[in-house]
Amino acid sequence: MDQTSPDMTAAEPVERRRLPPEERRRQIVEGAVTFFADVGLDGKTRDLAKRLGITQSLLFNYFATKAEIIEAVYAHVYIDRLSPDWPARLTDRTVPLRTRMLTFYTEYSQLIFEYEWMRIFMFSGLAGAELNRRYLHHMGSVILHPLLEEIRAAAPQPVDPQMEDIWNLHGGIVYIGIRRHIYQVPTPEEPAQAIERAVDRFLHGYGVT
Amino acid sequence: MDQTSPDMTAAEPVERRRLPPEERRRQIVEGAVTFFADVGLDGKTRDLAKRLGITQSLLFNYFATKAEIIEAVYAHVYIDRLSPDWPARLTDRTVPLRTRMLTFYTEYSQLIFEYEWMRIFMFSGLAGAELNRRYLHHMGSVILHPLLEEIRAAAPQPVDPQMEDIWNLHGGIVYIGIRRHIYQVPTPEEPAQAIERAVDRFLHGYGVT
DNA sequence: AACCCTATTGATCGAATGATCTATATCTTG
DNA sequence: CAAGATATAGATCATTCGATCAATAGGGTT
Repeated sequence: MDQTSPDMTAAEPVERRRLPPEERRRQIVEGAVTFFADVGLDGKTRDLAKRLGITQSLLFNYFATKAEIIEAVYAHVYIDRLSPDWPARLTDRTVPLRTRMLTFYTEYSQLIFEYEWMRIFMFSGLAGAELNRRYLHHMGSVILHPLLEEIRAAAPQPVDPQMEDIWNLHGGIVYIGIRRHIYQVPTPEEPAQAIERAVDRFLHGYGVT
Repeated sequence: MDQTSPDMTAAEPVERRRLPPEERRRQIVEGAVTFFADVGLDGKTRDLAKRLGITQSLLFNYFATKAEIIEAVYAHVYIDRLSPDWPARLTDRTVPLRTRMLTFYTEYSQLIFEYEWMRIFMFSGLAGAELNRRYLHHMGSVILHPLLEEIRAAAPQPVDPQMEDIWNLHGGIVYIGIRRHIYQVPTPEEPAQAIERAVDRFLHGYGVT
């Protein structure tokens, strides 16, 4: 089928040999991120090496196995990219809930609408990786569930939001990134407005202004 | 990485040899659908054959190439599965808009929440297949854009819904299937209630009851 | 029951794959 | 500037891949 051609462009044009190991390793990981984001986790080590302008055997001087490269890719893409103060800021009731949600989703969308992030997350999800389950569980318990309580607290009359309602809001926003980077159809280049309307519509459903 | 083990269960336990070609071909295609849905479009023909209980070479008696098998998989999963009367029923103003939308998404979700449908659609999307762009374009022009007009018509006061708003509704619902079949996290087994709440919240935003 | 058509198998090919190993050449150090 | 350390390249191995082809055997027909 029409797999994306792996050798479209060598990322680094002219390659200086004999880099210090630290730097070479970093270069490999960063190249591997975009490479595997492009072609999937079944991408071939020879194609990765070609894109990096190095030999395939050199890869195995820095990583014992291909799976180890992919581990490094996961780490580079996902570790420490969830801002640790989001939970606190989302529950800071000195700020209007609408403002909190908008700033959160504005920042969060900058993360997940990134090409590499979205595609590698989807590839690993399809491969059945535990990573995705952990991530979504974390998202639910640390972000979305607190958000549910905030909605309950901010509503003028008693409301009974469900976690599925929050997931619906969340999924509607994430879906913009899926359309853009997975299905590769046109989307608003700046999703801020769509996000704002989605959040407003959502909050309006609970009487929150 | 932890690719799903390809040879977990042979789908057909005892295999009668020498099937009529029609039937064998059908069996191969149906087996290929679940096989490629499980392991991805890079699944190996030997593993597919093993799951079917036939030899790998037999596959190439019915399909000239592996890509041809995948073409047949696409055809079997996507052709004629969009109900052709959805557009008409969605715009039938003798029926309340809420009812129209609920019946549509109830039926539509039965399609897209299917394991094979969701996963193969995602695999092909990541592979850059034209299929997905065509499908989403079709969905936008035949379903979602008419739906936008229906909302405008049903609203008691003038409203200005955007296509992105409709995509947001749509994506929020589709995301249930993505969580279930791609990320493989728990979701409500019966999404009807979540869908109903999402549609109601959406319509409420435009003053439609 | 014998025959023949052909669905199916088993062996195999050439290319591609992840990984290994030795030779080379570059940078640093004294 | 010489020499040692080591980052890198090139050749190669054992598998595995999609695909081919001749040999085999199932089952309908007479």
